[in-house]
Amino acid sequence: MSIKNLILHHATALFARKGFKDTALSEVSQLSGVASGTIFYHFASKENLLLAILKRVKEEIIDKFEHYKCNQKFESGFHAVQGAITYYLGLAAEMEDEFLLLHRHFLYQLAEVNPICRSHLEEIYNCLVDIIERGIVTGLEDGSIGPVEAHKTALILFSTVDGLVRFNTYGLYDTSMLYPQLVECCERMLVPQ
Amino acid sequence: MSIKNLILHHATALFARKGFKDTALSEVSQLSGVASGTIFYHFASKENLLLAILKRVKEEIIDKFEHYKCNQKFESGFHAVQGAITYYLGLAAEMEDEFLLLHRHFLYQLAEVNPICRSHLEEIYNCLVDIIERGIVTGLEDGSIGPVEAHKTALILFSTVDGLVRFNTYGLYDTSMLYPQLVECCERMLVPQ
DNA sequence: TTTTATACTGACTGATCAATCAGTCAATTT
DNA sequence: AAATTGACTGATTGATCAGTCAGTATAAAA
Repeated sequence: MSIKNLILHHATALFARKGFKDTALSEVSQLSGVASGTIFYHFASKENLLLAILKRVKEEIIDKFEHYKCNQKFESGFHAVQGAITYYLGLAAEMEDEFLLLHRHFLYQLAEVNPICRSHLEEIYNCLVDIIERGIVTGLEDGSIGPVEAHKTALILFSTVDGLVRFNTYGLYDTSMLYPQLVECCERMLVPQ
Repeated sequence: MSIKNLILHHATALFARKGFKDTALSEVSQLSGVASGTIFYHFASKENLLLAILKRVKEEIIDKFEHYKCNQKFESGFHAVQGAITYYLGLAAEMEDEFLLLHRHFLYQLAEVNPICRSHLEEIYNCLVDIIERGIVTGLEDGSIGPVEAHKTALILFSTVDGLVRFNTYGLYDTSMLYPQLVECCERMLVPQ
């Protein structure tokens, strides 16, 4: 791995687990096996390093979902929604640090004053909500989903799924045992009776 | 207001809006109109101030929900769940700083090493989930709610509601327009067909 | 060979901030 | 009146840390 990627990798883990302010760049440089100055040579500032990380996370998530969309065929819109939610839960487990980072407040504080940060975050969320919404629209057409407002329902579903993932990271409850229940709830919410 | 409460008040707002590490106690003392040493006279350390705030937030939330439980009578279990969710959304708007604080990661990091912090957080969440769960149990008895697992469904519902509140604080979407939709989703999820 | 550019180093600086503590002041107590 | 206590002050300290910069090493270009 290139030194730049090595720094990005370790900084992602530390920012996600310890927070932005609580992570000293000296920790990042030590873990990466480089001098502290190297970080500034590549990223100019701590904030810039965070933006580089976010850009990378965005590209990785969008890329994964692109591949997912291409390779999946579902028998109905409802099954597409179910598949998207399951895939999201799997991705959150696979990319633990990245999703933990996305649940940190400092990103949203930065987004208030930094349009680049804001647009990265919006792209990530739009991608995630969009997949659910597409499934719902398909379901409305093929009759596998009852009469609901596609976009709003997608946001609520996303909020539920993302809420469970975040709940897990809080370490108070283990919500992974709720995943089967989640699929049931989703079914009752969407499938016409 | 006593000086101790004044400090607690301003520290709550600053910790919630700016974060723990990003808030200098000099800001708190300035806003409160006291010398910086006064904070240490009353709270001994910054971490201790945070714990005092959390204790207070816990007591306030539990107290409010106690009053709510006493003064509400619902025609069915389902309506009780609906009422609890609506009340929660109202409370989150009324106690904006406190709920923002509860969505901050530093509390959960502290909870990992500090059992007092952990028990405060657990009491708060148990209180919130419990009200929903009680409604579901009542609904299962009176038939207003279909066959679901009470506790797990309560956790999922809570995750949805809390997810929407947190989504709002992120400032990317305005989720308040989703609240009516939320009630609908809740109805489809719970009411037997 | 000399020059230039690129990648990297690590000691240093200046700023910030939690925490300390000797001291002030007013209110009780003796 | 004198002594004691509790509430509060704010200058100071020591530690931490983002960011700087003069310097080194290596490789490619002239």
